[in-house]
Amino acid sequence: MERLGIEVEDKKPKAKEVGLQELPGTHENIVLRFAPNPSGPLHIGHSRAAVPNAEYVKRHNGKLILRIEDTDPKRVYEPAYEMIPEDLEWLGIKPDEVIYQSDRFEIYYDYARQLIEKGAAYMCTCDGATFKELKDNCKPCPCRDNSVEENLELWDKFDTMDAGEAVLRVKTDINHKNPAIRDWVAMRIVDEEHPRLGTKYRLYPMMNFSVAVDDHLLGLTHVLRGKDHLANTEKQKYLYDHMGWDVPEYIHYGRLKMEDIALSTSKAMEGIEEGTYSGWDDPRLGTLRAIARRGIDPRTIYDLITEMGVKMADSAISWKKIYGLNRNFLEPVANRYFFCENPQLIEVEGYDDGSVDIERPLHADHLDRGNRILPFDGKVYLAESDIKDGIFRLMDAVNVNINGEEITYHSTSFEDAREIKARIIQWVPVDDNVNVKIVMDDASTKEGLGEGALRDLEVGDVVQFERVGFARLDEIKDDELVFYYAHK
RNA sequence: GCUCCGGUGGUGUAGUCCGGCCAAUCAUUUCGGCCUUUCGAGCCGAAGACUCGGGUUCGAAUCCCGGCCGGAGCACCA
Repeated sequence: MERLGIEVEDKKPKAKEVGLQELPGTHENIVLRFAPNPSGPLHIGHSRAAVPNAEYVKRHNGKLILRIEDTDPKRVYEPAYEMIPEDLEWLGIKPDEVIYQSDRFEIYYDYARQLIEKGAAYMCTCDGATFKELKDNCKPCPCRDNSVEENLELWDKFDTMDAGEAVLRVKTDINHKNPAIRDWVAMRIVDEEHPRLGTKYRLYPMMNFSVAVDDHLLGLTHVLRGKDHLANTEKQKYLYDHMGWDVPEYIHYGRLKMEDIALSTSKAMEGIEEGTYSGWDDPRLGTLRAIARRGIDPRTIYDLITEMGVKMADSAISWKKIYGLNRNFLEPVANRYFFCENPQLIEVEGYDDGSVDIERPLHADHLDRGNRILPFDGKVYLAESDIKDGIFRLMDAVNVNINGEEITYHSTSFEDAREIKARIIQWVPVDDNVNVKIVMDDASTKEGLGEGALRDLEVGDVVQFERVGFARLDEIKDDELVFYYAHK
């Protein structure tokens, strides 16, 4: 009986526990965050960060914070404030709390001052090039020796200086073997209008500063981030040290490479503005909304990213894998229909059984869903590419012999078709059909006719056009149904 | 160039910390077969990998050293 219990338990969590390694550190009351820069909607690359955070929180019943990192007005795309939560919701991720860094400037100012008072930060009026020259040679810049009083005085007039005239630096180790770590910038002046703040502030925190302050203040227990932040983690640790804070558990994951599309948010935006792309959900883009529009189930992405886990090695995501996984979700739900691209009207010569109603199940494995009815009377549409010499079976109807322009009746039974190894092709009734357009993943289109039963569908339904592939109904027009193609 | 980090089938992973039970897991992919009916779905089966060279050891995917390859960072971006 013990054996029985174990077996049952082993089977349940199997699929979900795959990939994601156990979280280091505490598992009690964990607090994690997903912290995107609002420069556009979420890209598939963002799921690399969002999914593991959400999954860990789910497994350990912790708290997930969505923190919008909008501390660079030049890199804020206003609609992204709305789009990011929508995209997360699509992925099935519900943050427990949403924080905007642009609401927290006074907090950053407060901690900046504290650092200065502790002698852990200084106002630097060197120009960038000069500082870099000194820093690269392990030499402190003259400002580093300013007294706390001098620094406070400069800090107080910081707001009246010109952009570039001064910055606030956090002291690290001027001899650190990695030059990038040496005395990094915490605050700078930005004269740019912020979508949420307007021109209220001129003193902007640098990412390393606001992130460290917030990670601490928000009680983060673990910080999951890409390995491109490895050096930043080290920088931020100096700040924790200065403040006497406990560092969270840091976990770094490798880069996610996407086969084919390497489109950055900025490139996508450019393409949209130029009209190359129809919008953020253009099927060629790697945004979550584009993927969703094509009928990719969010669980496909969620499960795949979970399987990849948080290891440091880079990984490349392949469409084949996505399609393969997605097919598992779509296959049982997608009902089957006939579609003929570039339909050609043909008449089966010698057919004289009159008009019959052909019934086919919506799904061969789920007969309870009922049948579609396709009236057949010897005149049908066939896909242009299916009209080739030979004997074919018009699925569920009759077998025909195609010889050039001539299409003649051969037989009716399926057994006859098998015997002569006739291929089966789909057809569309002359009397009951609907215009169909399928937008492919490269934005090209297939136009043709589909069977009349397609009129029962609603936007968002995913179907399988037999021998064509899975597609999601995107729009119902007066005289046409527009589908977006997913995959075979 | 400097600093740091990686390298298991085509792709994504398990195993690496605590060497043997790994002639290496699972998924996807590809191929083959099956199917009273999708030449493109489904079902079944098969194929396919420890980056290389040394070393330690009775024994190494696992530990050590070196090479090769790949990636990231080196901003008043995040």
